[in-house]
Amino acid sequence: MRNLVKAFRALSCETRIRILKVLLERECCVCEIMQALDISQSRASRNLGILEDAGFIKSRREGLWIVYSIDEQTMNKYAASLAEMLRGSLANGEIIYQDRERLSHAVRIGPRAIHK
Amino acid sequence: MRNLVKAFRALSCETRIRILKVLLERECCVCEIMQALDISQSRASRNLGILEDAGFIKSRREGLWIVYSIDEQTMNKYAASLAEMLRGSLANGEIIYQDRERLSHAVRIGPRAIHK
DNA sequence: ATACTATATGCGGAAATGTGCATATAATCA
DNA sequence: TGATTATATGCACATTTCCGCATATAGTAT
Repeated sequence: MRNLVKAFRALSCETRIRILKVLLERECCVCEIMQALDISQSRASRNLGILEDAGFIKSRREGLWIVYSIDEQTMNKYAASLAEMLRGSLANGEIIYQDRERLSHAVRIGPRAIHK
Repeated sequence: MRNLVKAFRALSCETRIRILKVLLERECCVCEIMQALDISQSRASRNLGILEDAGFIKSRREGLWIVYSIDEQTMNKYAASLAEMLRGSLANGEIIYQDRERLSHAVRIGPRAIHK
């Protein structure tokens, strides 16, 4: 029950749904999430933390960046189900589309390659 | 997106998950929900209202009672998916078990039959 | 070493949430 | 009619949430 409530709570906020939709497309560092959603750094970081705590995503350090990605082996089976459900949802959502657009732009010109 | 967030928000609270699990067993009036979960009347009523607003359940008057039940033809397709997911979840949850126990007791001795 | 970059986090404030208590509403009963 | 029962709702309050701002931390570059 704990896990279930936590999973639902994590998705009860539009920002986090948008983040998860982006990460379902592609793993990202924080600054890519910021650019994709056009939000502040602390906002991105905190919401990523909440999604991670709920078991939706995991993070690894890669040089200067922290890369977030879907946690396929999550301990929270509810998170797994819900992420899978989200995969097929909001296919024609305007915001989601814009996020994807901004993401590909960020990736194209991104600072990502500089330090690799 | 609106509907999606609303559906998740509705389930981001243990009380409402418990209510939904009870209603997945059996349609109930408010006083049966109160007894099943052992909560106050206003608490039951308000949380039922939130679930109804999110598209999970519907209500009809039946004499003196308002009977709540799963809304099978809900406009919110996300609510439908999530309710279906919940149907198979928490099968061995302690609280859910107790709620079910209290519910059957309430139904057995319930005032439900008086006015029918 | 210093400077720089990416990320996390403490703090404060505005808003939203969940609840109990009391009261309003509505249907039924006598 | 008035009394009773079931439910909804206004109000107040404590708690939580979400965010921005500023700062701390950690890795990298020079």
